[in-house]
Amino acid sequence: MGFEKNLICFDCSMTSPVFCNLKPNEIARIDKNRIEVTFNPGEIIMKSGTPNTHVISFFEGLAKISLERRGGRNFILDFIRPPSFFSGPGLFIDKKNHFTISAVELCKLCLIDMDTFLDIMRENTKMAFAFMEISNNFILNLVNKMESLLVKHNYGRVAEAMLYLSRKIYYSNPFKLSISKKELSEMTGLSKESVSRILHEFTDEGLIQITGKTFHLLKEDLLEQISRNG
Amino acid sequence: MGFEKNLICFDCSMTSPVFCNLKPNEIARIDKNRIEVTFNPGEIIMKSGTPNTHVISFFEGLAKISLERRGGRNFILDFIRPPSFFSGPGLFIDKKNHFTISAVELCKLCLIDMDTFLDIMRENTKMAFAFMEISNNFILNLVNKMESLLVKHNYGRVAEAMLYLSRKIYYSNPFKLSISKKELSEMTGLSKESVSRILHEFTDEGLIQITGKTFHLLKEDLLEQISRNG
DNA sequence: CGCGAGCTTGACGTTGTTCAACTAGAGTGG
DNA sequence: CCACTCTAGTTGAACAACGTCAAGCTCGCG
Repeated sequence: MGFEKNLICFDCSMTSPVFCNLKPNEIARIDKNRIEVTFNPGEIIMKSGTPNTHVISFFEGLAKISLERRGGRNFILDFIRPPSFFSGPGLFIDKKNHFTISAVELCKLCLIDMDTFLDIMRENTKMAFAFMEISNNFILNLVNKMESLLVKHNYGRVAEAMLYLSRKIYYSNPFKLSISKKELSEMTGLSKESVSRILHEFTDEGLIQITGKTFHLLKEDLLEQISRNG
Repeated sequence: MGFEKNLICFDCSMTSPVFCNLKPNEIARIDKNRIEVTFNPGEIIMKSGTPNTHVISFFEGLAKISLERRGGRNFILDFIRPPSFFSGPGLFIDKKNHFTISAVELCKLCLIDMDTFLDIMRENTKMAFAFMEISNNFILNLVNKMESLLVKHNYGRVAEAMLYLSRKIYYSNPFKLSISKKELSEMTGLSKESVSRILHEFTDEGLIQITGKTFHLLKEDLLEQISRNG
């Protein structure tokens, strides 16, 4: 029993974009102030509205960052695939979490004490710059999502989601979907019924093939065209 | 003639959220590497897609940050009122501008060389932290816009825009609108016709009063309710 | 006085949501 | 081993929200 530490900080420091800039003594400080946790699929890792006391270093699994909306219809801003780092934007403002992060597949991660993290960042400029880079990437991703919501319709958004899942989440073309259809709808900002209908049409037209949970994108070029043009 | 320098860096350093943390020698470095420019209403300050070589310190005027969309229908992410600072999110990624910034009212601002800015930030942690705070505020603003696009309809968005203009841009209740109706539609993500129709309805119902370019919000509490509920 | 840009208004069509009924599959208990 | 239920997903029909198109208006300006 008890709270074990199975992960080695040094391993993360090799792969993580933020921690690769740390000196040994800084790694040691982080090691002292981290908590290792495992989350089962569906479990909430960080709840929107609660105090933002830790940053997260993802080691394994798949998680989603989502915006809570009225009536249980959330919106998924992004997925997280390790090695990866997350820190909420409330960090410097109101010290609250503005998103809800939850596990999609089994997640192993470390929660790192915010004050320790900030202290180290104050001393280590390289890490601070890496942090800013991640922040800015997040902004660009948000802007991208926003453009989708503004210009793309039904078909474009579903096509975009298919390509995104294949290329950025599952890294393979026939891929086994670990998220639900409801989550697909929350990715695209559509109703689950609309997603269902469009996937059906895409199948009819031979763009994709769905067998059980396995998706096969047959005509990526056409999907890309649909994604671009709306 | 020539390119004059009328502004005093020290003045900005008193008010600007980023530059208030600078030491005298750092202010001097910035002073050597800045360009003072005036933009007329409608002029583009930074064009999306061009290289991102400078950060902007706004001294006077009103500018808008917008996303370019197909068919000339842009989307306004935010307005900028001095004293204020802007740096594009491409800074650490692809060194390009991802937004178009243009003057709405006559703008006076300084363009500060990016390398100088980064050098100083590398040495001055306080400025780096102030920069991160601004970055995070931008994220929160984006997320807010996103939520509006996702859950609010017509009426809610226009009500929100009215309140925003009064409280965050013009700082007064009967306010004289310096932006066009088209820009109002680009703020809300609606067509200009829809905005027109809704403003008409709001007037009919006694929520607002419009005389020429002057807007008077008569029932702020009701507008707020509409903004919240859809 | 007449022109043109910006704005308004109305009619119409499209898009996508909602509601409701239905289906399939997984898990449960008799 | 078979009904039973529960959840996730599908399908269809009706409706509402908004954008589009087109015509008309207003006001500033030459």
